[in-house]
Amino acid sequence: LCSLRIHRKTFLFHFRNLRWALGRHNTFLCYQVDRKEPASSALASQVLLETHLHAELCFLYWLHDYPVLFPSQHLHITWYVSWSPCCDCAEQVSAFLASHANVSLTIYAARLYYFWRTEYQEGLRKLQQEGARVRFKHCWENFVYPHDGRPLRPWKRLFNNCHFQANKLQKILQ
DNA sequence: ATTTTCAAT
Ligand SMILES: [Zn+2]
Repeated sequence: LCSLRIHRKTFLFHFRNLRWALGRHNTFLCYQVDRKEPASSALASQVLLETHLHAELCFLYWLHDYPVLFPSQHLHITWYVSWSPCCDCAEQVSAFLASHANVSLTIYAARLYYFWRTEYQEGLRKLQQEGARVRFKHCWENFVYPHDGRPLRPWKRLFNNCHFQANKLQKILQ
């Protein structure tokens, strides 16, 4: 399933960075692909929601088929994901990055997925080793409709939980 | 400090 934008209500449920994010049984992946730095005129930009395949792998298949990946040209990929990649996806994405030196990836996550499990932690370290950057940032401005040009009204503990996730990640990566 | 989360019923 894919679309160009994510509805406000869906965003507010799935990208809410709660510590106990009950019932988020899907992962949304909003991607943007640029030649250099992320710009307003991206080469491609879309929202993925997959039920059978994890969204990250779905992205890799998309990228494989989309005529944008050339060895001679740099490509910057930006993801906004509601859950950070699982250990299997992290492995596959790391392998992809390892074999494509011209591709860089920035992942903006709402929440870390199963961050207390060692194999998931290892996945995040592999991503880092292959140059992927994981940060915590929402996609309100670039992917959500309708937002009528207004900034996101922060929910309770948005900033606290951002720091919580960032601290967890820092401990995992060090 | 803890948690149950790309479900499994
Ligand atoms: Zn996965």
